[in-house]
Parts: sequence; structure tokens; C-alpha cells
Amino acid sequence: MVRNIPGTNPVNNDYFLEDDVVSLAKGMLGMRLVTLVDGVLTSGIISETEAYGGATDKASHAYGGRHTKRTRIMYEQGGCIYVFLCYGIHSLFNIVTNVAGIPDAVLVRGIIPDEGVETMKQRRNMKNERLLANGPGKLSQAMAIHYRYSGLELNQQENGFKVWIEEGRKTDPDDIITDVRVGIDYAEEDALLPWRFILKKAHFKKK
DNA sequence: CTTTAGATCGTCT
DNA sequence: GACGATCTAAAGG
Repeated sequence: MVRNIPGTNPVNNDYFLEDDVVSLAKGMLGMRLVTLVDGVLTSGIISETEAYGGATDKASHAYGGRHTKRTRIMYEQGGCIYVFLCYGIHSLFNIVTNVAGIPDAVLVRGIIPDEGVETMKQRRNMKNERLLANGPGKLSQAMAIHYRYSGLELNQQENGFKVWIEEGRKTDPDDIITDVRVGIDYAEEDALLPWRFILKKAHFKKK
């Protein structure tokens, strides 16, 4: 497959073994998220992420070391994907981080569609490119990431499906907006943690 | 642009 | 039986 664009080197799964999930979430901005589904490639630049701090973060599904069938995957080693169903409708895509046993994860909340835009539009039955993948449920549908793939490793193919991360472009720290996480009112004081990261539009105008 | 209500089902209690 | 790490359409400004 010919992809004549820079920054398409895959990131090794080892990269996600780092123990600072906040730093990882920030660092993933500007990287490229790619899926290959039955030979069809789609990709986009990661524009929004949130860090979830394992067993000590009240917003995390694994808070207090909760160990259920669903959250089991969060305790795998970094580089696995954790995808769960939200509100009965949406698959939300996370990358598990840290070493095995520590349930940290980064939620990818938005991408700027790049390759395979027409495919994404068809999957979402939508024409407006700007609204195509600017939300966690939206990007999963656009990239055909389903919660049945939860537990799969990055770069590993299963049933014609594969997902991975590429280096993309370096991000200027000045281009990052930091904010509180969304939709976690139940997390009490941890709802105030500044663990949501957004790439400014300016990032995409630079050369 | 903003607000609001309704959809929908796996997971956990 | 209750509840989401959300999205959309519709209606109003």
C-alpha cells in the first residue's frame, strides 16, 4: 500500500509501558491513529485525549482496583486496547498503558480525519468532515472500532481488523489546551484533575 | 450560536 | 433494576 505522507512509522507497543499516563496522553496529541479493516485503511491525527489513572482515579473504571470481566483488559500491559460500550450505543476507544497489573489508560476523544475520509463519511452516513470524528463515539464509528475488539493489541490483526498508532508530527507544547475531563461528575474531587488535552487548531496550520 | 430531551443496551449491583 | 468516559435532532436566539 502506497502512503506518500510523512510520519507514518508505527509506534512500538513498548512505548505504552511508560508509567506516567498523563504524559502519555499529552504526547499522543499529533500522532496518527490508523485502522485497517478488510484492506480498507483510514487514519486521522489525534486531536483530543484524556488520561485515566488506574486504581487511584475515581473517574476510572478500575478505581479501587475494581476487577470485572469488562475491566480485566485494563490490567494487561500497555499497548492493548480497551474499548467499552457507553450509553448503550457508543464504543469508546482507549489504549491501556503502564506495565501489567496497573490499569492506566488513555481515552482518545477526537481525531482530524485524514486518510480514507470517504469511507468514514459512509460509515457515519454524514457529509460534514469537520463533525466526522470530533468525539469519542464518533471516531470509533468512523474508524470501525467496535467494543468486540477490546483486548486486542495494537499492531495485531484479528478477523480482518487492525489498529495502530503512528508517530505523526511533533507537537508544540504551546499548541496544547489543558482542561478537566468530560462526563465524569461522579468522580468527586478527581473530576477536577486537568487530565484532558486538546490540540489547538493552530497546530494544523503550521509547516 | 445554545439548550434540551430522547435514544439504547451491556455491565455491574 | 439502574446507570453511563455520548450523540443527534429539533427548536429557539
